[in-house]
Amino acid sequence: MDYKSEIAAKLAEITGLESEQVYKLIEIPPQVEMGDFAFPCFTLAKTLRKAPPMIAADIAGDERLASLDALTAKNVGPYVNFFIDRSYYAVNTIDSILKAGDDYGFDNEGEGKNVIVEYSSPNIAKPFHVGHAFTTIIGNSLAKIYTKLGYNVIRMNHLGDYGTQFGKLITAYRLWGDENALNEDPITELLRIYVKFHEEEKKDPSLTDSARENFKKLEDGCEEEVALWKKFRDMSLVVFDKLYKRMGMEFDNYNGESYYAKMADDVANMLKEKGLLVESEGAQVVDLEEYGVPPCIILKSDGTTIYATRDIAAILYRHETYNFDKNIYVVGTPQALHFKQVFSVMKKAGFDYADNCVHVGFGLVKFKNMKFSTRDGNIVLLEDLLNEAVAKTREVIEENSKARGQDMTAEQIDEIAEKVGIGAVIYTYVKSGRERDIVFSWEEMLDFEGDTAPYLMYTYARIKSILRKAAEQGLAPASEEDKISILTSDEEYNVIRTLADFPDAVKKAAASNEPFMISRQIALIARNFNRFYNNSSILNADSEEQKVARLALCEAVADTLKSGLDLLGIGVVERM
RNA sequence: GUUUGCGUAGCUCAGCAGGAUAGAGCGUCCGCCUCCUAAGCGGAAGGCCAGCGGUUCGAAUCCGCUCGCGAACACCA
Repeated sequence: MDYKSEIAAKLAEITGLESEQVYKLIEIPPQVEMGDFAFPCFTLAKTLRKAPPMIAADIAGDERLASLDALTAKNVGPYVNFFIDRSYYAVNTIDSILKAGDDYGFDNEGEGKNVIVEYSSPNIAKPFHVGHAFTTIIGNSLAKIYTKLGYNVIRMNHLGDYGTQFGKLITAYRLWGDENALNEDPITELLRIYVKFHEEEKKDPSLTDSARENFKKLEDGCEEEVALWKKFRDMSLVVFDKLYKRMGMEFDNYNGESYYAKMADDVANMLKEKGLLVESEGAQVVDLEEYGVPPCIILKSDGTTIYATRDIAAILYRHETYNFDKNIYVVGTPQALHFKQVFSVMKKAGFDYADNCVHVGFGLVKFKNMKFSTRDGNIVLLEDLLNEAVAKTREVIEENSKARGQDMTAEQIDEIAEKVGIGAVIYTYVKSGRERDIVFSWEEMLDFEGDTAPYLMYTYARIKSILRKAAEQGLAPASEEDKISILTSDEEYNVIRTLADFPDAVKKAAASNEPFMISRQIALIARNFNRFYNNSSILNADSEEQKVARLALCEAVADTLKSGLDLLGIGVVERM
């Protein structure tokens, strides 16, 4: 049901403007009392040579508006305000939500289309810190959002598993590696010897040569070196997968840089054949002046490939394998230029699908007065953050549980704490526009009040509790139209309005690759619901009719919150 | 230096294909648990939307300049 286009069509008929133009002018009034849609008459003032308020009065008085279903028009100053019939609105939105359940917000706009989302992409043998969480969480959410809209999503983890650093690691491992420690805690051990390598390298330059040699052997496929590399890679993946599993996500493809490195030479040859390679300061580059970007290096002066070459190989591969409709890179904003160059090279080489590649950037995670640095060790591991959040959540639950006389078992508390704690962390990454930097603070990460995941999950759990009690009393949410139609109070209506906007928020989130469009919407729903909840009794409502109608509203809110939270990568709990 | 992003309440952020009194959350102050979970709700205080100029009937929103902060800018990824 699209009221806006109906209004636009009718206004077009009356004003003589194009329907599309009217559609764009229609806005949503800042106050509820002003109605649901508004048409400003300023633009008509010139052509009609009349004051806007007069035009508004004329339009509002036009009898052709009467044919609009469930809508009434009223002129207020220079605006024509439209009011949707609340009963009609309530029935429509709640009905469609209850039919969809927690699938609410789905759409089939993406049917038959493949979307690739590349995200997370950690470097193997390196610790997974709270900075990596940004791409991981945003990417996961985008994958879910596109899936909801009917797209076939391919989740790709473009692992950082290639480069001279692995030559260093091999050298370091042979000199100082501890097999037991490696098995115990692979990343920590690998990081230890990696840091040691850099320290020793300053004193003993021969280490550099050894590392270079080992990397060369690795590239040439020498058995021992490849076996070691593979071991590091596999062990890292086990650690990462544990983390991914804990956060409820999995990938379809782990092809890392090493995978595409094999194809990079072909890319260079292809570009050469097309006559796009130019020599510059010893390197082979593609000039991109016509795109307004600096040249892109394809072959370094020593003749080897570079990450841009591998990224181009990856695009070619992905197009061939998945024939993508969209190829999304969830990679930090500092790499914007790199992607612009890569996409431009593709474009210049005549691959039009370069236009379907998009870099979705995000901000930095940083400390207040300190830089984040793996080498200096001043990082916060994502795992530590999750543990901390879960532990604090458990404290809160235990406190509340005692105070409320609940009888939760230790297992139940653990399970709830895990979901709420992780949800709280995830939410801090998706509550604002993704290009904003996040200044890491424990205080904020562990804040469970206000605009946070626990607040949303709490709202959900409270509703579930009501629904359980209702069932015990033999009460079921209303499903009949005439029963739902009594939900017309201001507070009920406010909730319904925000519920109705949810599917649009999902589409906007996809169109702008911004998960926060969803977090913002469900936060609004929860706030409106909590206001209603605090002022109107549900199970103790005046009449049976009111009880079941409100129960239907409760269920609709629960479904929508669950749907929205899931799109962010956050689960729900039935009680907390 | 070049390119680019940002500057909205004490703090963290929405709003920016121009429109009706600039909105949330946190923090502060004041209230609300004999009734569905107070991780909740209500109220108050708090803003020359960085500054200046321009376009417009109308600008936080569009354009230009200035100031302040950050990022990227060739053989790392």
